[in-house]
Amino acid sequence: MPELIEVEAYRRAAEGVVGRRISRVDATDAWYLKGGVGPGSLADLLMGSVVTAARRRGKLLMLDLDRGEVLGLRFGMTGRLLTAGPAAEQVSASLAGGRRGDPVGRLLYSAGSDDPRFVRFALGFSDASALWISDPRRLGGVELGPDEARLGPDAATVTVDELRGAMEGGELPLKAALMDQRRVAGVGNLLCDEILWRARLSPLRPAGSLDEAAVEALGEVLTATVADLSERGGSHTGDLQPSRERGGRCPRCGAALRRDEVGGRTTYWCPAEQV
DNA sequence: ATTGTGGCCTGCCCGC
DNA sequence: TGCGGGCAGGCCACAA
Repeated sequence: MPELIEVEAYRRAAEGVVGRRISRVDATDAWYLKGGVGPGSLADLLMGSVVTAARRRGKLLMLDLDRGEVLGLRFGMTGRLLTAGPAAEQVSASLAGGRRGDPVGRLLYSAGSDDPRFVRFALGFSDASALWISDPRRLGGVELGPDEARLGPDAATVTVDELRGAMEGGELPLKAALMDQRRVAGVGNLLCDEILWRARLSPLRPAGSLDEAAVEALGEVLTATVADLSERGGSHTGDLQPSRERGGRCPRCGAALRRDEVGGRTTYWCPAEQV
């Protein structure tokens, strides 16, 4: 996915439909609907509702509806939120240089997602604006009443106290802890490698081994990195990113980067600096 | 209970 | 040039 940074851009795009009434629901891809709700019943529930807020927690985007329901949108690795009509005007106004209706621009690993056959879910509104998810790999999903309590504090605003709690857990590798959405919500693979590289912390190190000073330092790097990469324009704009390939070298010290699998994800890190 | 694996899909890039 | 395998920003349901 889209990590927290991209989903935040989607959230801003979705603010364009706040106050609009849903007049069309295209949820024909039953596989994309999670939580046991079917296409027909979901359409019945949503039709006529007004979106009252667009919220985000981690990588989960939520549309609050005036009848009390919450519509949760997840994007997997290749999902994108697109908008058209009055909503798109607001998006292009708020994101300089962004293409109309496309808040993030070309997404890594998701080329070709403009293809209409990749549209997995769409909402139409009474003012003729629209919002839809394009997701070639179908890794995302739409859910009614997502369980927000299963997500930890948002990584963009996590406090040191919260992070200290999230890092409890003995031998669990630091990277696995940071990417566990129940502990901290929003950190994906690229962002995680960048944060640990900036913090000079090994991804393999047990999360529980961080002392108070290390937790504080990690918290500062974490929030600063999210802010920095948000400003640059995405999770893939980190300083480590160009070196995240076989044979890559540390941008700071030039040491050969290690490529390991940690927490089930490919991890690049500098064995000379990250301890 | 935790940890590992497969699955969902498409597209790109590499090596043969 | 063509083709096949590996790999990709996520996360869920299973099995062990």
